[in-house]
Amino acid sequence: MRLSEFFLPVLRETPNEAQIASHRFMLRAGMIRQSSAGIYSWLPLGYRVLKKIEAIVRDEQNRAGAHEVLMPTIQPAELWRESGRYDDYGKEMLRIKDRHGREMLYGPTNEEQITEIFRAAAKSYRDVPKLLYHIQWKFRDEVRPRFGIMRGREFLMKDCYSFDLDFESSKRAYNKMFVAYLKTFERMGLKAIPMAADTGPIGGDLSHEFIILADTGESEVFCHRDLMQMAVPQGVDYRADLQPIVDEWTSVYAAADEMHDPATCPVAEADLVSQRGIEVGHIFHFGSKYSKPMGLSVTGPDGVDTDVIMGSYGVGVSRLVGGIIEASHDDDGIIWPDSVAPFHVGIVNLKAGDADCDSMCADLEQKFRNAGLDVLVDDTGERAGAKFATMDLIGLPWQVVVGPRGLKDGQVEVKRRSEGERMALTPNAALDRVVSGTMLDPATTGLFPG
RNA sequence: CGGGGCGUAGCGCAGUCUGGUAGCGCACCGGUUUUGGGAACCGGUGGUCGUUGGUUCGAAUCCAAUCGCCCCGACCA
Repeated sequence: MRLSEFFLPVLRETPNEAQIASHRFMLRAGMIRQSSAGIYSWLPLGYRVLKKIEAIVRDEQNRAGAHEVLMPTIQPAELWRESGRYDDYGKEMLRIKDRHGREMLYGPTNEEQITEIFRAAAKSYRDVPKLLYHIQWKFRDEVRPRFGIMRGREFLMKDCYSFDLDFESSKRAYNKMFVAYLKTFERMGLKAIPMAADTGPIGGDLSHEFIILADTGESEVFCHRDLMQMAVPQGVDYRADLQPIVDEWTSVYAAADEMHDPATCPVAEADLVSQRGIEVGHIFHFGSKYSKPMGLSVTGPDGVDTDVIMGSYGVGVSRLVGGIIEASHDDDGIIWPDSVAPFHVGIVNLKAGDADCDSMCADLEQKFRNAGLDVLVDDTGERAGAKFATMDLIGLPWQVVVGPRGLKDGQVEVKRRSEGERMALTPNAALDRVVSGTMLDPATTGLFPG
């Protein structure tokens, strides 16, 4: 991709409304633009990241055995009357009327919708267990949207729903999602802490929040230091018993500040870690909360009808874009993890128009692309300083600087964004260094061909 | 929903107190010299000062209403 042909409206100065790092950098790097309070447009750079995060979330859901559907953003009020939430949900729900005066709403979540779909299809105990998810825009009319994309009113969420015959089976679904979440966040370069949580308005009695650690996070979490070291399981067989993994992760103390009481905390002070974090996922087991009022039951092997046991499992996909930036940036800009970087490498042509520089850049671009990397070539006429500043701002993991000075000695320069120093290498060595140093994620490579 | 703040050019701001018809930096356009960490100079383009109403000979400035946005708190993926 050539920068001269791309749409990357970077801002040199920070818009007045942006207070936190992720919001500032997302605006400055031309990733998003605000439409109204808590509602944003995604520009090409931001959209690439959003799509890559979505792809990783999707991949882990699929691995865990969930099946993707796509439900509408607009739902009929009757559905929500069935569950009793039409009145309970309050002003956060955006209610609208269609031309016939029929009451509709812009979905803040989809329990009712999925329950309706499933109850129409599932009649027998043989129809469960099932896991269905979708990745769809939600709208919650927050009183106070803030922090840019982190707490918008419109946001992209992955929500998965489980359907089981009994608690034991439902617990297995819960465990699948628990483990899938550990893996999802790790793939994005994040340290996520699962924490026992209040069940909130969705209700139920088994619930965990997943908090990613970031110094600028909005809530404080306390946990045993062992949790920081704990390794995310690799090569998980989702058909196997996952209870030991969940037990391992939940046996260690972790609590949000409202749940944490220093007086009763079982962890010795020396072992207690206090960190700021951002909630990016939440899983609930809620039993028959929706199936019972909405009449979702199946006939058991004994011929007796029984309420289907459900759970729901959310990931804030758009919030993760901000969350990753909060967890990974410096004064100059964003530092993307390889898996979600909008481009893996940025080639800076210091003298666009110079035949040698141009052809070296074109050659490198082609070779990087052949290796499966996404490449952005700055072929604009900007001055060197401005190009470097832009590259640092948009945070591509690698920068390759091609200039007449280096080319004279047959060299280009390679900079790892996270480390900062530049090293002079031959073009082939640079290629090697970058390609071998990039962890390509199977779910996000090739997502943006060309 | 309680408390606070702000709306003046694409972005950052001054001007408002004390009314006299809008300015600075960056960006943008043209030119010259430059060119390896956000160049310098010269010359330009761009704003019904959020909106509506009022006071006044005259309103960015005073008054009223209204809309929008941000921050702190309570609430949330």
